[in-house]
Amino acid sequence: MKTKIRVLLVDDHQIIRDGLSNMLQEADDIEVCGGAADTARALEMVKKISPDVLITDLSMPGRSGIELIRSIHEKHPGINVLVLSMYVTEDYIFNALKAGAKGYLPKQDTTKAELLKAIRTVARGEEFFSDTIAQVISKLYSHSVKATTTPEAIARKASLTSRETEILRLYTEGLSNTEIAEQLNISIRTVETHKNNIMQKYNFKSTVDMVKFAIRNNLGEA
Amino acid sequence: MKTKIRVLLVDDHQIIRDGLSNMLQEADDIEVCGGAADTARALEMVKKISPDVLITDLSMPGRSGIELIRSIHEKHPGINVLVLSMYVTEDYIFNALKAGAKGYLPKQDTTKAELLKAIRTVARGEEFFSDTIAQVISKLYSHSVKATTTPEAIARKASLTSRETEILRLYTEGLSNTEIAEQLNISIRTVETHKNNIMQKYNFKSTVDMVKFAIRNNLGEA
DNA sequence: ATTAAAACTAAGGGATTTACTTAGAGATGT
DNA sequence: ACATCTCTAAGTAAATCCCTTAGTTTTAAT
Repeated sequence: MKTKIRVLLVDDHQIIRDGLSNMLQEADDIEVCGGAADTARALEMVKKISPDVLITDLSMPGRSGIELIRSIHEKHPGINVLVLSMYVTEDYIFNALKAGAKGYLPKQDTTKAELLKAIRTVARGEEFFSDTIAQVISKLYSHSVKATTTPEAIARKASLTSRETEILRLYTEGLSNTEIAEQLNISIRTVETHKNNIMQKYNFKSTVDMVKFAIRNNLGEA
Repeated sequence: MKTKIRVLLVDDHQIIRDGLSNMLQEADDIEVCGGAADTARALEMVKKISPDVLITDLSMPGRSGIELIRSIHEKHPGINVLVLSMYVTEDYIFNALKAGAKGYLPKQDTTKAELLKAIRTVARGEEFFSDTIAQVISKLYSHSVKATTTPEAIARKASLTSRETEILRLYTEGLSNTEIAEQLNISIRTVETHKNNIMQKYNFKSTVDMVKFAIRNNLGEA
């Protein structure tokens, strides 16, 4: 193997980037060509050094990892994205895949060997998922098959409008209905309606559930 | 230096343990003598191998890292605990110190060099804090100086009672006042009182703030 | 052992907010 | 042009908040 696989590491924790970097140095077919702590920096570096594989976390300051993946996928389709996240929930995995990620590994139980394998696999443009993730994905699929409505309908139903997203974000800030209404210059009742619609779309049974969901999906800070 | 500093790594992410382990191998005065993914395992290993330094994350499944630190500090006072956390908020730092941590490093901007320095420092029984953390700590102190009450009073004021913690956890589950009251077999008014006390202790301006705090402090799942 | 201080319990009562339903106006699309 | 989606909003009943007061029990201290 002549040319090494050039990897860019994106994670907001320096110590994790350093750790991974160290780890990957031992593989002689892989070369870490850079690291970034946030989405903006990552995009800059991608333009400059154009890596083969981008390994990224999902939860980061500023725009989320999902946005990063989407940008990369649109502007640099040749770069294969491998997600290394602490979250193994449906939302995260589903959104990462939808955004164009080629692989997904949990931080929890990914070994060095598995990481190397994953890098090599996605570098070839193939997909790689750990067992845990594969299980979640298959569950996602079986869900949409079982449902009476079409997958599109589910997607539509479960995706929020821009106004709803905006309001949801304000909820995660800890604002009350009244405060949100003031900020958006609309009636409290309208805010309430939007909230109800959000709750129904996702079958939340409480505001707290809604906020937790928003935090998991990077619509708000924990 | 004859005997190496024996380090036990506690973090629920295998890939991070591996990364740190790799990194520390390069220091010839430090030896990683084990790793654990949760509090229970960590305590087992501490008994068995009795390390010099325990490096731990704070957010972990099951009992929190804070509890781990407290146990170590009580049962094995000779073992110096170094916290490596993604959180740099007052609550976290304060509670870690109160539990007996000797050092605190943020995952965000800790370099390899700094980590090594921190390990060597706490191994001598001294304290080590990164600049960021030191700032937060000094702010904590200045706060308590300004306040009319004593530092102890503040500490007392800011720490929740077991009942309050229990109720806070139920809030993060998305339960309503009524549901919490039913589950604990107490009056709704009592639940309300506890909640008010929690909100006052931390000056939360909304339930959402309270729940976010609880999630940050691992009292509930995000 | 006596006292003081927290912790847990609970209620009153008015102000405010939220839950749930129903509904109209404007934009979008097919 | 017809259905659908989105954003808007109100009525009413139920829930929660806010602030205060207060009894009982547990815990810590002198």
